[in-house]
Amino acid sequence: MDEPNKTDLDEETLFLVSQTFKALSDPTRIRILNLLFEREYSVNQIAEQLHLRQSTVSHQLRFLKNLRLVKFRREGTTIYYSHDDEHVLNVLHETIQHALHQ
Amino acid sequence: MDEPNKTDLDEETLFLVSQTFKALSDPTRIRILNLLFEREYSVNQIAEQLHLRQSTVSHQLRFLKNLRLVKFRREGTTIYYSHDDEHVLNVLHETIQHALHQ
DNA sequence: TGTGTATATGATTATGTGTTCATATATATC
DNA sequence: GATATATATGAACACATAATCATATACACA
Repeated sequence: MDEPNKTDLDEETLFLVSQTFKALSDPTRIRILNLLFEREYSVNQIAEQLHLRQSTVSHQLRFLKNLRLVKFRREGTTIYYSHDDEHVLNVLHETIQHALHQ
Repeated sequence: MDEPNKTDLDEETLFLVSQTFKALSDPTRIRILNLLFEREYSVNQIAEQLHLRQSTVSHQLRFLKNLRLVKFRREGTTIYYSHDDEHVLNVLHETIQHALHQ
């Protein structure tokens, strides 16, 4: 009962897993998430730090927000983004460390 | 000395990490790798089991082979594929389990 | 209400990706 | 060598994706 359908996966699981990894498959999104390991950042701070356009950052944050990989809080006109998924971000962190030390 | 450059990643690491996750971001590749958790399979066996064209499977296996996520052995004209990367495949397995039990 | 600043969004464009068909290559057997 | 079977490859196509520009929205404050 723990692992239904050993030889193939149902469509919902497949979609969820592929979407999760797709989020982590783009260099820009990886850089953003890696930056957020440290602390929360505003959209403009991310753009400055990583030398990206504001709209690029905003588009990617929307992507990550939709997948609930980041959350945000508002302070005046500034919006601060931070992490929001233990499992996925552990996976990313481990894989980055694995790559750094390979 | 363990984590150089806290706020941004070097290009090589970024490429390796993004490629790794790209491999896991396609439903067909996930299905193939998930199948190979069980045991080794030939190209045609994979195609039959997952209802995919032989050429589709072959193309995707080449992709996975280039990233050293699968290895193969020949037996006559048949080529059997199996897993070849502990870390990445653990990551995949964990994430599938996480999705299945969410 | 008007101005300034931060962020979000829509359209466009260039590039990347996955599947398919047709065919090539490789091995085994007659 | 000819044939059969298993796998690999190349080209073409449809579709997805990321970055960019221009502009819209949201909020703060005079």
